[in-house]
Amino acid sequence: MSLPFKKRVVIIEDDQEIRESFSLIVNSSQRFMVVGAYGNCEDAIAALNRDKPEIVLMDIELPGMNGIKGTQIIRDKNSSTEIIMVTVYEDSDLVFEALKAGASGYITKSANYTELLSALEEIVRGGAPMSSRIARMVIDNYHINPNSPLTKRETTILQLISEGKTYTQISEELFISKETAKTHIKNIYSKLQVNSKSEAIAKANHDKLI
Amino acid sequence: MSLPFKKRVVIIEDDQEIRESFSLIVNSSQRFMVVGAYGNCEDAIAALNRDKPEIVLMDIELPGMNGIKGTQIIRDKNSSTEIIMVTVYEDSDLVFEALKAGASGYITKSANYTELLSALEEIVRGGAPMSSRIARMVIDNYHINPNSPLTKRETTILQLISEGKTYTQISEELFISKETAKTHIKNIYSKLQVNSKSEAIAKANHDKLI
DNA sequence: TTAATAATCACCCAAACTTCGGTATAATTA
DNA sequence: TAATTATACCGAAGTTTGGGTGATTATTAA
Repeated sequence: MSLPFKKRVVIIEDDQEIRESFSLIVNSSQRFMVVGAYGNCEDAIAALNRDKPEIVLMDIELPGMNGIKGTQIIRDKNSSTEIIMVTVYEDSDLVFEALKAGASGYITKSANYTELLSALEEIVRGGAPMSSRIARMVIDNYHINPNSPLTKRETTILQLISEGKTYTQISEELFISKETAKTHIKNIYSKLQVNSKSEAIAKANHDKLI
Repeated sequence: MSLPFKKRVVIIEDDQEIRESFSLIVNSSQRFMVVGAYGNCEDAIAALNRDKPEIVLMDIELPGMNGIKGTQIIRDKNSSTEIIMVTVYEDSDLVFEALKAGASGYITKSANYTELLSALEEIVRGGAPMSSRIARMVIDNYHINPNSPLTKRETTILQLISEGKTYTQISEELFISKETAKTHIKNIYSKLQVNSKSEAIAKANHDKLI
């Protein structure tokens, strides 16, 4: 445990009490130091070149720019900065938005001393700290819907459509005529209630059919 | 901690030594019991109605049917069965295949007494046990590529394409002419080296451009 | 500050592909 | 046996794509 430098941490959190409590906890550690604590993203982003944080603890709900947009901007400026979202809610859509924006961890505001520091340690170790519920939410998001209305053949064809294949390519790959492929696709569209390939792909991804 | 019944666990693992070692560990717990241990998926699936497992510990590399296909089939028969993959490799593609097939956890064969039991506990608690590396792999898989060759406008349009919108809908949504939308899309195709919407969506998803 | 580059917008035509609305038969499964 | 699934064909209407051309506004580099 002989780190020459402490990891630089920035906290972005509008609730002053939580901000100070988190600062105290982080600074109490041998391996981390708070180089900046802000009540909004705008100020934090303006100070980024000076602070040079390796890790950012980012609230999602913030006055002005929200934490998701802030995450995007910070990652855009320096993609090696690791961002941990700090939130009260474990709301599904927000989680995925934050992850897409570039967050690598997800903890709740109720995190205690140990939880906060072990999340930081986990990030340094190259992991992705998150609560049981978030982990499960993320994993479940990969699962394919077992209640698909499509037949096996239709699912195969939808898969090929999602890979960007044309009618001709699909028919060649499955050794069926182009007209048959067309029929299957018509049936897929009718079951999914869509009328184009890209709509079918959107629906398939949303409903986890492939 | 007064559970009236122990959770029913099935182990599918072709290495007899590991299978027996895992069985001993699971059976040593107050909360779990091994109701079946098999060297391949075929036998395990045939015994499913009798074993009625709540949790399956599944090896990926197996003689005959592999663990991913086995996961699909078991989940298909009873989607409330939780499956934990057990593997030597933390290979990227296999992880995602297993998750899509319906796995909810991912541990390595080197797992010791504590790791194995805490993975089982984590599953019961509704979580998703996985190693740091896997967690990070899964999270990174959500991140949008910051090195996109597309402009902001092109990315917006690609996003709309991926939602299944037509040229007309895109032009209306962005208050531009249909011809302009077309020009942007042509430029997107040329940058991504594709020639259709669905191919563009496939590439966008693969390269994490949206 | 100018020059160059990138981004955004707009239009035309022809070819290619997709979608819609039908019809119909074998094979498989419940 | 009835229902479902997978196969196959036709033609008309609609949408997308490819190959051009050109203008206006940022943005960046010299």
